[in-house]
Amino acid sequence: MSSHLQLATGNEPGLSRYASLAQALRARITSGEWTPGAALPAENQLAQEHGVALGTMRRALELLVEQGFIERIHGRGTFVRQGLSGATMLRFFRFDGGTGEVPTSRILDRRVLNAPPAVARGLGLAVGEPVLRLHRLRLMEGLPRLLEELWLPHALFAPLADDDTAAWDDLLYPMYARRLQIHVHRARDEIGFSLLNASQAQHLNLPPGHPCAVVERAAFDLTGRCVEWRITRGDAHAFHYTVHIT
Amino acid sequence: MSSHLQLATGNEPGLSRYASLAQALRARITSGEWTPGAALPAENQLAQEHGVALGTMRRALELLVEQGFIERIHGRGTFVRQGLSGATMLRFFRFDGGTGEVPTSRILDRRVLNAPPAVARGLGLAVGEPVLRLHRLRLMEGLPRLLEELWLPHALFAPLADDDTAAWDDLLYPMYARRLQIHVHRARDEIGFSLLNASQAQHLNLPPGHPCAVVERAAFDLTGRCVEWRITRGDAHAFHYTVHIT
DNA sequence: AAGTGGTCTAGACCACTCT
DNA sequence: GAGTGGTCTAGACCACTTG
Repeated sequence: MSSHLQLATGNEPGLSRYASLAQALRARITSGEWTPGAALPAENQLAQEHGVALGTMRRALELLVEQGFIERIHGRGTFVRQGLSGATMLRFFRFDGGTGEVPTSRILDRRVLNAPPAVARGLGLAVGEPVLRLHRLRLMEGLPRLLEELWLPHALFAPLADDDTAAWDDLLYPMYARRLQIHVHRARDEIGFSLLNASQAQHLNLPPGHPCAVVERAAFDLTGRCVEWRITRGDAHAFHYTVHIT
Repeated sequence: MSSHLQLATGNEPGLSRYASLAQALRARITSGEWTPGAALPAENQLAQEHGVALGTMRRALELLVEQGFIERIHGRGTFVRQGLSGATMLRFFRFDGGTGEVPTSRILDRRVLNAPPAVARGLGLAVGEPVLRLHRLRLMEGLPRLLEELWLPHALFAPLADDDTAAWDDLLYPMYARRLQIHVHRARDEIGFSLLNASQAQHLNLPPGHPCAVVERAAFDLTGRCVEWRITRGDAHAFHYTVHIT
């Protein structure tokens, strides 16, 4: 009776027990068994279900917390994470006056197009698949500050192709979640620099050729699928960002 | 015999046992008892010394790993972390040609000055204290790419005020560690955009008024003391940086 | 072979939240 | 008070590194 389990490798090859447990739980989340906002079973029940000690299950859940899949609240429970918190573009820009408040949003253009190669690559679609393209201006205290170009897979965002854009929220991600059950879980922002062309400059009330910061964002849902591809431009002189290295 | 210890609060008020253990160990590191590169005692010995269970001590050590103070290597031991790994300025710039290699460094100017207010604030010194100011050009494949202005507390860096700068290393942090036992443990980089003045432009072979990315760095040692304040400028069109949000 | 950190267990008790 | 996650313990065994 010396052994029947308890190897560093559990059921998976080359993975610790808690790592493969985390993998299994992650699959139950991405498969939709537990949806964003929903509670997972209590840790001791999960441990019992999987036939592991409580400590091992806690290790697995810790991993999922690190990876941003779940959130644990002392006394309340364990929940699938809802959405991104700190994804605002304003953490890249500092405009005098408007501090803190949400910029108002104006949709300048909306159309359904066939995905050009660069966009298709970004969104993980085939070239030519239908996509929804938005041009959007964001204003603070009435002044135009950020100009955005967004590309969305039409298959997922069809309801946004026909309605009244004036009624849209100023923040898109909460609207995606509310109206389409699309939860942005992770994003990658690539920061670069460029000069405004004539049209961009006009929208931002700046002279053509004015330097601008460019943020290219790819946003992903829980399953790792890219759900939005966005380019944001704003006055380079308003750009600032702080990185901590350890 | 129901109790004599084992409260969530150990010896410190409002802190868990492992958190106050971590605090105590951190103090032994920052006080210099264990210096960068040195090995800590084995975890079971530490646990015994502090009269806690092994698991509790492991929790404390995990915290110190997260905070960047120590590094644990399976089978070898636990060590005070040496220096920063990913602090290179090149993670902010992409120049064609030179990929990966370390830029060569040329000291353009070196002098001892009295700290102006802005620098004194950055370095945590009193206004007027002596500081070493460097102007430094960094080249890749013979082309000037980055222009830097560095401010160092003279009290710590005196040996660098008189020697032959041509013999300096291309990378400063390893040189600080080797020659002065100053280990950069943490840094804060603030990114912005600006325009080159005439002198800066000349050094970088760019026209005056050309847009540039500006990185202001404050670098700290283990004790949290600011040991270097630096401004780096490079062609804005070569700037790029990627941020992941979760 | 000895010493190190990493994994896993089984169980007790504490702290927080909700009803 | 019942249910949740958080802390702590004591001990076994595994995996990696070095002599």
